[in-house]
Amino acid sequence: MQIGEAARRAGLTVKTVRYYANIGMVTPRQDPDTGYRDYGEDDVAKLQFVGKARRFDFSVEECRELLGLYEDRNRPSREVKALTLKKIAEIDTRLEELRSLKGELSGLASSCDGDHRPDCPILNALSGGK
Amino acid sequence: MQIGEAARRAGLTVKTVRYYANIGMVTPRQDPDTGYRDYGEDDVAKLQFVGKARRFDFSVEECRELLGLYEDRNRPSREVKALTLKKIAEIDTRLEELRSLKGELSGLASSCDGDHRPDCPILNALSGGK
DNA sequence: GTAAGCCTTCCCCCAAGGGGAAGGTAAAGG
DNA sequence: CCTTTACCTTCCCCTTGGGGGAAGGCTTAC
Repeated sequence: MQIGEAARRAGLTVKTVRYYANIGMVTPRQDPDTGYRDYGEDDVAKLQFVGKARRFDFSVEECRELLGLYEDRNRPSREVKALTLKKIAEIDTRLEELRSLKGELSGLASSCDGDHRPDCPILNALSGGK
Repeated sequence: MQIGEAARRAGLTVKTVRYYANIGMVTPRQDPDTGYRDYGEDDVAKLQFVGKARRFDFSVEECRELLGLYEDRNRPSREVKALTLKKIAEIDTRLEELRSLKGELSGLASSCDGDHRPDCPILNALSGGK
């Protein structure tokens, strides 16, 4: 099938699918007459796989790795789990950062009257010390 | 003072300080002889301000806005508070996304044995349905 | 004949700088 | 006086994950 339909079936944009072809992640056949990319069912499955992994915040490189594991019918599930646990750890780190940030900003916001007067503890905090 | 010392005092890299000068956020005088940027105490204060706001996850454009409010001695504190609350809301949204993501990934990870065998529920989930 | 709807490659754009080349300048040491 | 060292300058390419759009080619439908 052509790229447009493959993209629709995978829930991705044509640009994205073409990008994945360019970086060698999902490489369809090429019609020698038209030069059009020609996607098969297996390609669509890979596109869906990658799309879903991306939604799980795996980077494109990680998707490539997962795809490799997905293709290898003999790999130990250990490797996949390790990648997943690493991603969870990254998410945890980011969660902590954001929670801390939110705490500080909330403290500042609640100390600021937020009225018409110019005095603002938020700006004072930003300009103060380190 | 020269850019190196200004950067050190603001806790930023020289590259970053030069970047802020290029985009017109913190614009020092220029020594007509050497062509070197010449930072004053007020510039360093602005750099520190921006650096701190960046650490609070404000984008460069938001920093520019905050800096404008910081410079305007008459602006109502309401505006600053509004910006801060908006940022907090963004952080909340991201926190929710990450929490949800973590939940799904954790579910997958715990269902995967993670041993030498090839069967892997994580990959099955990624390749399955939508 | 031409308009619609596909497809192709090619190039520039985003954030927020990092890395490094090529070249100018100033102060210290021998 | 010469050289090394440590600054500084501009310039250009690199990063992530594509988006936007130009210019051109094709088939199909009206």
